[in-house]
Amino acid sequence: MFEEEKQDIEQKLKAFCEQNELPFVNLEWRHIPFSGEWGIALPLFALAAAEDRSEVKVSVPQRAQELAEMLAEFIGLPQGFTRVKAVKGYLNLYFSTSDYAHRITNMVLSQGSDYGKAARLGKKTMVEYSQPNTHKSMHVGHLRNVILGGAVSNILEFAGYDVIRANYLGDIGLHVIKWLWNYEKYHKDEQPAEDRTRWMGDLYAEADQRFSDEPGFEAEVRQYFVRWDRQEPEILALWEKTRQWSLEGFYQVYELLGEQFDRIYFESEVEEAGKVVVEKLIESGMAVDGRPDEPVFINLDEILGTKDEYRVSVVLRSDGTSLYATKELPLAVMKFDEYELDTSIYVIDVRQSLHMKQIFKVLELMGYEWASQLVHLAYEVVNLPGNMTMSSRDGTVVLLDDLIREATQRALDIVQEKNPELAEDKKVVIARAVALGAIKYPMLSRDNTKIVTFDWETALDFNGQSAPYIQYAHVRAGSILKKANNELPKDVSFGKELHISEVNLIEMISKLPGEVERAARVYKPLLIATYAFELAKAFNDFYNQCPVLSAEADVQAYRLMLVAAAKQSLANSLNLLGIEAPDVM
RNA sequence: GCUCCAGUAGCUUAAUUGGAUAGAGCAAGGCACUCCUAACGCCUAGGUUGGGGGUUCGAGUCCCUCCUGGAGCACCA
Repeated sequence: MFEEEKQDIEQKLKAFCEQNELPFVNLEWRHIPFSGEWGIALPLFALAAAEDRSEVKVSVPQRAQELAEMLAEFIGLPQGFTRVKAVKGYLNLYFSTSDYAHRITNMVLSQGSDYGKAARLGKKTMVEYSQPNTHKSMHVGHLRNVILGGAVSNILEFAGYDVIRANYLGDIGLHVIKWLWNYEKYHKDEQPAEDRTRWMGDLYAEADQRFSDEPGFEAEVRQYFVRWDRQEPEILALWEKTRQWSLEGFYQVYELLGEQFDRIYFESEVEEAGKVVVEKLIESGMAVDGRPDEPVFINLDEILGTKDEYRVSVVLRSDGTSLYATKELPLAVMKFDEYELDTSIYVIDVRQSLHMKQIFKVLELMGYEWASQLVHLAYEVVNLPGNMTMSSRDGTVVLLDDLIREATQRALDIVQEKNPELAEDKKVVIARAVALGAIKYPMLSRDNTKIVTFDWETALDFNGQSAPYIQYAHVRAGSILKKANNELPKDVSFGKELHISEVNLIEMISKLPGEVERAARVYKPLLIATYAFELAKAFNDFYNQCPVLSAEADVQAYRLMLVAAAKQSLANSLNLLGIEAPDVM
């Protein structure tokens, strides 16, 4: 905005510098910290500092202020601004409040659910997230990944990227073999309980326990793995059947969370390709084949001449079975071949940073040009109070099902109390939307690099900085519009003297597109989560300060516009976070 | 030992990526319901941004160093 005006002023600045024999430096525009009116600011510290270096010693802040004052005098009042002022070394140019308000609300209302959305960039990016292991449970620790990946995908899409949402299921590997062998040995022909994910998870915990505690069990599992590798039909059949049990459970969870994937990769799908890649790596001399006693590995530090930076990557076990890295290499290639991607993002927790770094480096060394476009979006783990890690063995995991059920029940109690006349099924739908929002928000409202400590109290708190707070603002806005029969006046003008909370609300509404762009650039849903809360806060303040329905006709007219624009912005922000915006609650 | 991350109010945290007076929520104390949904709002209190140096007109943000906590470092993913 105001690009022409800025250029015009820059021209004048140049003339001003020449006229006063000042050195020329590049100055950057920024926004005036908002305090009731809008404007753009030009800091003059750089110019003052340049002068300080070249000539007489001056106090930079003082000189910057002098320059700002001189410049204010020099440029006069440019078109489109209401006043120009020198403040603390900045040249501030303020623009008309009512014009701006009018411009913003019209823009929001004409763009609707697309408000905040950027033009298409023509760039394809794949976001791989969730990556659950079959035959295990899904707990709150896994939730952060799904929610983060989903939100980042939404945000990138809104920022103009063509996004492909990918999932990569760990349907094979030692953990699966452990499960299968334990089933074969102790639970043969048992049918799963109704809650499949939980049942599978319980059996996994049992298998894992035996693996480390029961003498001989590990050896049996390893042997079973080799048999799996030989593709023995009974093992394959058992694997397919039990894998399906897991998948059914997962798809239920995704549906509940509102996640959908465009492409699901399976580890089993890339396992053979991985072994081919490993053979090539050995042939090319990059990988060292230490079999039968040692695994196949790549000594990256030795190849690159680095020290303790890339370490050693093991790409195939000594018994010839595949590892994580074995499968990751062909998968990356497959993704680029299949979709002609520009970038490929991996949402994986921070503990795998070294692994990701190694894989990216190996792909680079293999000569893939796109290797520089691989991004590991690392996030910290979810812990329990007292810095406890969730562990199925210790029985400390918080299962998704339990959490959602409990949160929904609490939300339902409140809906019951506030809206007893609603239909029962509608109450449940609302309660679920509120509960899921409450669960998702704390995982999105802190930085990716921060550990999230899960505790029931926070997860079930529907007050303060939380999704229900934001949803509630949306409901209130909708309620006003409903009482006005959902009719909006046509093109009204805003009053010259707006209330401070109206001005603040307009300011927050106007920030959405910029926040989307920022959030997409740094892969941080946190920015949208914070924004949504501040927008809701601004709306609640407006709601308390400025009556709409009882206001005089002309005031009511523009306030209705403002309410509608706020509601739209709230809905759009919540959608970006993967949180529903209910109409009643 | 090496590498990465975090350290901001009692607790959970934000800070437009180096800009103007470090903002919120929870918890605490006080106020406020004949008024569009009180899952709301207002006020009070709470800060040497882990310590110390440095760069800069300007540092929570960048550099160095130390302290504390966490994670990772050859066949689990």
